[in-house]
Amino acid sequence: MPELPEVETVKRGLAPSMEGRLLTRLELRRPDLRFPLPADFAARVEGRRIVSLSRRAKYLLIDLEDGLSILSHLGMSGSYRIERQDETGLPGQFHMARSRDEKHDHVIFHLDGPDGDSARIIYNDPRRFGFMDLVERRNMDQHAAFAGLGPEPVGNALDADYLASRFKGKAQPLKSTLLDQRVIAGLGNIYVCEALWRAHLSPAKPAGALVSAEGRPVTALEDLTFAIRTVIAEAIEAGGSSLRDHIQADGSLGYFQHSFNVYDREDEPCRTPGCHGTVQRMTQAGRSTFYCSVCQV
DNA sequence: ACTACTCCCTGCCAGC
DNA sequence: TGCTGGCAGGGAGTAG
Repeated sequence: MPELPEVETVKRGLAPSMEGRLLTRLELRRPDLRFPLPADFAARVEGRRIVSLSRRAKYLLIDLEDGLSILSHLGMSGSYRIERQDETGLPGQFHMARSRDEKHDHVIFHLDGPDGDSARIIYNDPRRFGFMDLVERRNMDQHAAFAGLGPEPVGNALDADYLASRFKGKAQPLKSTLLDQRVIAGLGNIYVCEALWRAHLSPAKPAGALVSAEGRPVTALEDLTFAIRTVIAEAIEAGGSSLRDHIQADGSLGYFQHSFNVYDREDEPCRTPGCHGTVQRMTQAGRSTFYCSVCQV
């Protein structure tokens, strides 16, 4: 589920329940996720205060006092949910209904607030493609997860000139090039499909075809850059506006239904105004690509 | 250096 | 009703 906008929404949803609180206990219900959890994980973080939540690419960062951060990647199926202390104030009572796949609750953050109110933040991940690590913030860029990572799609670093420099000479299809986190950080299968649809570009087109002989971006690359930035910005906006309802629903964060224009719409009509095409599906690099063969060229 | 493919894990759904 | 195969929003590792 989680691409950059979903992780950003999770961060915003968790922040009010985590920032400023004391991490009293880290409950590890198994020794590993996708990879082994860091050595002495609980001992290194327990008793520290959470100063802020941040995000880089698809990584959620729980920044602790004293310069240490917990790095959390949600993989394909990771999600967080919040369990607050019961409003009645009974100690140890939580009003959340138990999730039916509680067996996949792998990591539980026990938090104390300034007024003694407590909360639990629960990481659930059925497929265990997610992982966590500990990193000193001053060494953040050297961490394997961040070394070589491309720019954020909504930051100032992403523009058509940058993409031209990365696309130049590439025979690789646009689809797999945009999925490469070293080119742009945070795009996943859904938003790559959506961005290419918006820019009316074929996912199979070689990335290098969007660069002139002089290394300059052609118009289509300007369009693609704009499409990437807007599709991500709008998804973050949509996630934010759905956040309140979503937490109210069941305390979970990270699963909210957006409406997509091409993703998972095989055989349905293309939504490009005036286009009478039908959404197609093909496999590229082992992943499904959804596109309109009429207006994406 | 590029590019393509496989695999990690569990759940779900369509089709038989 | 069960079973089976295919597929899932990520990314690391490996092999050409």
